[in-house]
Amino acid sequence: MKREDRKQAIMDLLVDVRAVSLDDLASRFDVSRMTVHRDLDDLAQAGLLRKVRGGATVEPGTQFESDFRIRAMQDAEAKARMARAAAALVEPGMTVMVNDGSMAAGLADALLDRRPLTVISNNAALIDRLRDEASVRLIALGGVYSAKYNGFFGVVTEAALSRLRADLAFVSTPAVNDLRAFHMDDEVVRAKRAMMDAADQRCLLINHKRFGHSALHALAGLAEFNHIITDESPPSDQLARLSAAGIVLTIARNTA
Amino acid sequence: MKREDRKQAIMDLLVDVRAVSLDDLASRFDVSRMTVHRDLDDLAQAGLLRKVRGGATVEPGTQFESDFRIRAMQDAEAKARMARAAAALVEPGMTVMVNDGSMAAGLADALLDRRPLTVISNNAALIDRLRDEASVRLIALGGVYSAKYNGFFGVVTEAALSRLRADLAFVSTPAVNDLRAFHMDDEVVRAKRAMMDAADQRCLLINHKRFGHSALHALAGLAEFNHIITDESPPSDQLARLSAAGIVLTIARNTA
DNA sequence: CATGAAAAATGTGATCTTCACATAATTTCA
DNA sequence: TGAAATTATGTGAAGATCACATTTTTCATG
Repeated sequence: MKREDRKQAIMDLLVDVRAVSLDDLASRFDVSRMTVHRDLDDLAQAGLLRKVRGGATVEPGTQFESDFRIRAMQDAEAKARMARAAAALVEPGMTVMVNDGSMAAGLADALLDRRPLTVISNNAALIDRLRDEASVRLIALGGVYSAKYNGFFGVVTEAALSRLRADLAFVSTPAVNDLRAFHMDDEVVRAKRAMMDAADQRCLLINHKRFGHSALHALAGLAEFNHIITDESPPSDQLARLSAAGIVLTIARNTA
Repeated sequence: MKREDRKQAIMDLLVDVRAVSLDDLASRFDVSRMTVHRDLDDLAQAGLLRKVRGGATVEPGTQFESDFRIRAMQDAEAKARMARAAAALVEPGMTVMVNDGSMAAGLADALLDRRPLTVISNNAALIDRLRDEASVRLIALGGVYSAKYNGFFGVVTEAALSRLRADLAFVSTPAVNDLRAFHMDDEVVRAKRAMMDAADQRCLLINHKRFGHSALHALAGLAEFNHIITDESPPSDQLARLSAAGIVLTIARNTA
């Protein structure tokens, strides 16, 4: 049994029983306690469970609220690649905006190599991450907190953006189709849109799997972005359409 | 040697050496490792040092940046009393604003008894504390992050407040004199002022020791507050002046 | 498709941390 | 002042973490 399978099996167990002991897991999967510790550390890091002395638990209700934690764990390696490619667009001294559910914290790490910077964001994970970095001027966009997206949204957010300006905005999207980016949530679209309007240049971050998907609310045409970064080459039919329209993708390759 | 003296001695050591080992501390003060663990836990909890395996360290620069952490630790018991008295003014369903350096987190805890609530704040500790509380609608005021005050300030903050309204605003101050509240920092005054203007009722929180102190920037006259909460009775000369002006103090007594 | 180097996963034992409980010191207050 | 309550401290068992050694997997390339 592979490591990721075992982690998934641990999570499957936890939805039923709410608490498991470390010894139980070790004998069930026939691995050492150390290995179980490491698995639980990973899962706890991702916010999917909480380590307690002798085992792990999930709080009731975590299933719903941890959407963004689950997303943060998925494709972590691809996200790190994209984050490095994104950070390469940034020069020290610039002002950048970041609006991103599941990639913000990773992008924050990558941006640290480009300090000093001014960073503007409505993402709680990024704000936590950069708060104590002395050489980053951090501007939070306020707003109503959304547990689903782990960020701040609403008129307060949009009004704050209307008063600010940045050199570059990093925007992500879960769906691109017909040369347009989409999002399922109205309020998120408005925040992303306001951020795009407040920046001189715009960079779109998108997982290659999301090409060819649509969602209810249109965010922007791909031509509005100065850079589009993805982790792998999209399906060839999608790629053909993009290049026919003159859209250039930056693919963040493995050994960057 | 008493416990608090020993903790102070540990901190004194750390300003010189930046790192100490647990065993060293245990033999130096002739106490068990367990006792040193507990001391370090307390100090780490207060943010004054960081426990590491086998000892503790202070990051360079922590001396400057941890102002708010030190303030948060001081008079913790009195602050908890004031927080309970403040929370007593709140009814479930209300919208309250909190602008507070060192008392915000404690006030957040006290407010949990009055859920459901809408809480508006520019304080990072409070935002962290309330983020995952399902029955609290949390609205963050954005702004430029200040490491000194552990909160967000500036035009973004003030603009957000101009769009919001609350039933009650909790405002604290480090100085009250001649029936007026003061603060040493211009930007903090503007945020507090904006918050007061955005609320129907205003409650001032002040440590009794701060009566009779002034600071550069005037915040407001005491008559502008509907409630003034303090932890103990101020000096009698101050008290006389206050009652002569018809100002009523709420004193949060020990056994509340 | 072999193969060998690099990366990832796992195990081991020493060391450190935490917990629960027992005991001692201190404070509180009638 | 003296008993009760609170706070501080010690002890040993059980758990967690770390560094390092070993095994397994991955993957580019001959």
